Amino acid sequence: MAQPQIVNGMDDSPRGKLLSAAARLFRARGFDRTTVRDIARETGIQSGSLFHHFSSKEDILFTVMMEVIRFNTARLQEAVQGVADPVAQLRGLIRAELQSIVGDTAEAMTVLVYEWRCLAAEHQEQALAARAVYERIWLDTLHAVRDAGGMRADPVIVRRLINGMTSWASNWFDPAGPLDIDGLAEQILHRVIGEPASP
Amino acid sequence: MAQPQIVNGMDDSPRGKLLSAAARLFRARGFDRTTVRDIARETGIQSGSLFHHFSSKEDILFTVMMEVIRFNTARLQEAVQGVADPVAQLRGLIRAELQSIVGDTAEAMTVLVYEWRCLAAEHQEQALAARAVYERIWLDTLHAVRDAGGMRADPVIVRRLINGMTSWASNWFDPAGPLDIDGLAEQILHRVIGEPASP
Amino acid sequence: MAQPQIVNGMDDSPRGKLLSAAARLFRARGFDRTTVRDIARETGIQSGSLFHHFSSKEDILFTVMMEVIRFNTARLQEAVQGVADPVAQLRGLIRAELQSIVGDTAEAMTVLVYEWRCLAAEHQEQALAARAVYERIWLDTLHAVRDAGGMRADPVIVRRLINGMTSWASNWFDPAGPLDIDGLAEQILHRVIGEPASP
Amino acid sequence: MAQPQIVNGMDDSPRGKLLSAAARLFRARGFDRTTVRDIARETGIQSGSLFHHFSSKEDILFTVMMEVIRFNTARLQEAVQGVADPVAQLRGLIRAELQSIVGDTAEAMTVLVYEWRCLAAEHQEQALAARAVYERIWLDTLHAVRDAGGMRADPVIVRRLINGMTSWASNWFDPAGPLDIDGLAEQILHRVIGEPASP
DNA sequence: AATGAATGAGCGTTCATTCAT
DNA sequence: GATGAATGAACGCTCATTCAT
Repeated sequence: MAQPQIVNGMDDSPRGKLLSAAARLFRARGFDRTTVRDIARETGIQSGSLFHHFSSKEDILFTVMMEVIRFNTARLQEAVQGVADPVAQLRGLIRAELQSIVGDTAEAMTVLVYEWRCLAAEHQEQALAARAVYERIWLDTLHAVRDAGGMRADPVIVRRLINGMTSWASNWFDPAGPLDIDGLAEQILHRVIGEPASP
Repeated sequence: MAQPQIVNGMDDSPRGKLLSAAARLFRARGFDRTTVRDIARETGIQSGSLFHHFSSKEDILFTVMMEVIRFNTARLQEAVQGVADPVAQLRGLIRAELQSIVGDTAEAMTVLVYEWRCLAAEHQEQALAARAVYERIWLDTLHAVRDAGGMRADPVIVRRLINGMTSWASNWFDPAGPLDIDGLAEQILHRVIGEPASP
Repeated sequence: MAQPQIVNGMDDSPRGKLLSAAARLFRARGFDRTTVRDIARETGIQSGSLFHHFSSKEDILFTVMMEVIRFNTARLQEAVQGVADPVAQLRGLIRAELQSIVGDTAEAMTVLVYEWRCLAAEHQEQALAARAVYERIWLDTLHAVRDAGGMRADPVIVRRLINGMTSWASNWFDPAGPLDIDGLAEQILHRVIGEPASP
Repeated sequence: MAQPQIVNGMDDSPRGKLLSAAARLFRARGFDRTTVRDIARETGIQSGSLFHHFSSKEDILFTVMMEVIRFNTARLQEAVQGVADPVAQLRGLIRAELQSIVGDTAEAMTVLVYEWRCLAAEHQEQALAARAVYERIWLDTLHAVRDAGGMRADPVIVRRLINGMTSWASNWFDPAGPLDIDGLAEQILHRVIGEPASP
């Protein structure tokens, strides 16, 4: 049922297992309804041992969020690297973001959206700074698409609409359903650059 | 700062004041981080008295959600009633949903999305049933738009993409900014039926 | 075994019973080794109920200390009021302080000395300010004794020596032993003004 | 700032450094508020290694106390050895005890007084037995003073009053202040044998 | 001897809920 | 209806101690 977590820090070490279990539980129950005993039990350790790896429950949340932001920023960068055509870049970004949200990092990404306010204020700031790098990539590509005549709308607004479409997919998208991630990406792309003329 | 709550049940009665305060607090802090004492204090009663009006804290959440679903379903119905043109209907629905999400019922709508998992299972079922009526209106209109040739995509998918765009607006839309609700609605409409040829 | 606590706030109310029990336990085991469950059990309430009366365990300690400081300051004032002879005043002060330390407020006074560092910094400040009133009375009387020729030593030093003698009594004085409080007071007085010529 | 610890066992060995650090920390924070990790960190070892030197945290406390009792008993013996005049002996004892309490062994002596109840019962017994040797020296000298006509009061009571005056000095005496240890010793001596006639 | 991850009982505190008044 | 003291289970977290390496 759970997607395997492929984020770098979530390996087989106790710390990695803790992060994976936490991401899964935070998503399933929410941060506040997940107890440190739950996380420890899932990881096969005692609750006190958890605090050898993280200074607090909130620190686990912060680490999950930072890891997933960094991992997906790297994925975004790979998606545009070496791609010349702005529309092809945009397609790559949409696919990458969907992959984040409904694919391999689905749990951590959902946590990022839904448990944001459980982060301490100073951690919010740090996460926001990391997130800004991610958004920069999007805006650069969207500007390129517009400059190339692929769309007329304001890139900032368009980014937000795309973000809504991709984020919301976590609420309904079924990877086992008839529509796969690339198909959904194409649908979203059409909302931005219009549908191609029918065959 | 807080939007006035105009949902029917949120009137000047103790019960109504309790619901308004709860919606505001649930949005600001989350359900789990809002205590019944917080809600009672904001309403000017003692925490014990709250249980004369609601059987539990979760019951307050459920009531907030049901009220906002019903209120906005009625708003949706008004938006399509007597409108013949499917595209005009769709514009009305988008405006109505945006009004729900970033306008007068913003708090309760945000709670509906973010605190869903705090609902007891049987309450989730009831709320889902009420929500189905709401979604029926959307799908009927989207089918009409497609049948009239206004778009080619699958209405079910399109509805989900629209829902994402409108819901996400709660995270960024600023009613005091340069873009008003109708302007944003137009942007979203263009994602569905394409942009008009430029002037 | 336990001395009855006669400090004003330590009455039959839940709050008063809590303070008495806390003073007794803090003395017997120390603040850190006394749990809130211990205090609650002794008072016949549940541990959670304790926090309706005090905001924290440390708040109980602070309250015990402030009550005993104020109570014994009042006792000191009574001891000198209307007494003209400085030596008689001094005798009254010594008796009063001994009464505090080994008599009716023995537990709270011992706690005041031994658990001082368990007070939060801002509470230490407040307690110190209250204590200053107490010490003022002592110094006024000791100055009077010196000015009247009753002793030659520095009143500040003498006060500290007396304070040591009285405080230390909590470690050895047995009210059931051959020496009563007044007898001990006389011994201490002689350390200050010298022993009378033998009969 | 910290006085150098000169007690025999507190040398440069890991064990000695552990004892010194423990004495300092126990005084500064109290036994219960000092963690074995604190002690280990100050000594430059890991917390687990501490248990190669002491069987428990309480064992460290016990060792600190026993070392300081033995060290200061030896100092007391030196102070009276070869001194014929009982008053001179008494002066030596007072100076020696003050040196213990506010001088080179200040930290361990304060711990001895304030953390007594943190000792296990059987360790209290052993420490009490060692302390009895110390007190014997005091009583022998005080009896000699009385027999020589230097005072009239009961030696047992006088010892307790002196003990109070010296112990309490840890709360106020400032070695950098105008009064030095010998000056304070003289003040205490005068409380016992009376002040000399003024010049 | 030294390490440091792991333990697990126990801590102070919170808070939805109850109920006598 | 309203009160507010009381409940008690559950929480995040601490820390002396153990032990495989």
